[in-house]
Amino acid sequence: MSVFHDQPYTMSKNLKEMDVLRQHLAKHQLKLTRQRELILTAFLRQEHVTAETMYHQLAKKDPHLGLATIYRTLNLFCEAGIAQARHFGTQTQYDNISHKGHHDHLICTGCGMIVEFENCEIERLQEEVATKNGFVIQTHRLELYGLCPRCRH
Amino acid sequence: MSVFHDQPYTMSKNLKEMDVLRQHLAKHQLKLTRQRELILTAFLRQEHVTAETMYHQLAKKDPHLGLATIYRTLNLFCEAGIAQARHFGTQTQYDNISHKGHHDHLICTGCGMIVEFENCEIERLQEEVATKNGFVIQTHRLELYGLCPRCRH
DNA sequence: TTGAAATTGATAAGCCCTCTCAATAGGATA
DNA sequence: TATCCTATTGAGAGGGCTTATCAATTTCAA
Repeated sequence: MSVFHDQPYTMSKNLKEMDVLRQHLAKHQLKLTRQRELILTAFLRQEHVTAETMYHQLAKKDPHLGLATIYRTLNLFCEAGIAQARHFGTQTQYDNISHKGHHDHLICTGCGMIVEFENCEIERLQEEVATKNGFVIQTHRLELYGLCPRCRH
Repeated sequence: MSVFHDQPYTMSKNLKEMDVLRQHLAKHQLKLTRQRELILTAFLRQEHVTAETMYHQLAKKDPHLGLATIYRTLNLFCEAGIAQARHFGTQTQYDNISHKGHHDHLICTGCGMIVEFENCEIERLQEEVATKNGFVIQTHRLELYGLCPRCRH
């Protein structure tokens, strides 16, 4: 977002996720590379991206950065708990988890309008269901499809 | 000839969706074919399928039924509002909408295992959110992603 | 029954994503 | 700091799932 463009050095904002990544890398005997830092920094500036999008975005900063590296790195972020993959249409969206969990969607099947909402009670019940099944929730997706006021005529 | 002569007992169950399909076809100048009837009948007996699954299931009844036809027909069902496509992993799941609201999913991001669940309280809250926004819900999708007991180590 | 238009089946093509592998880079160790 | 083992990278090939193509067939209104 624009906040970041005004501040070229975003280290303080990124510190938390960078730390999570570092810990994950250490734990699995992986290495912190220039590419991984670059991709993480760019990734954290957005709520969700596709590999293709990042490929074009980063081409300016590093014209030789390969698409495969981006896929690999985004998948690494998922394993580290920084990102969440979501299959949407034919593509995979990688969501920034730190921005997540707070906007579910009401989608109008008539006109395609999307209304975002948040409901703590629903989230609490989700946790309950997960616990009952022995799961630990990382993220979720809730979409309600229906007709908006206007499309109901 | 018709699958209904072989299995008359499915007639009453399929009537509603078959009617929906007929109306959709009429509205768009499409035709009701033997294949579309066959695929709809098989589709309605299941909660969710992949094109590949149906291909194998139906190979017994019609060895010459093509995979492309199944994809085309399942997509047609989506347009007619009988099915709902859901991208999971690398494949597309086609859900039977008439079973809607009766199985949401807990999905393990470690091993891909899926646990189905149902929670009336969550559904009630969804209705509440929709009403508050002036929407009338037709269907919904709720997926909780996390680690299953085994993948938590 | 006829004929225009939709549909089908087989397969080629396309799209995303992952795998392969030689070259390069990270970082633990001395 | 230099060395060496291992992880990573980039480029392109490969692969799985889905859609497009097209001649032959089927549907259905007239």
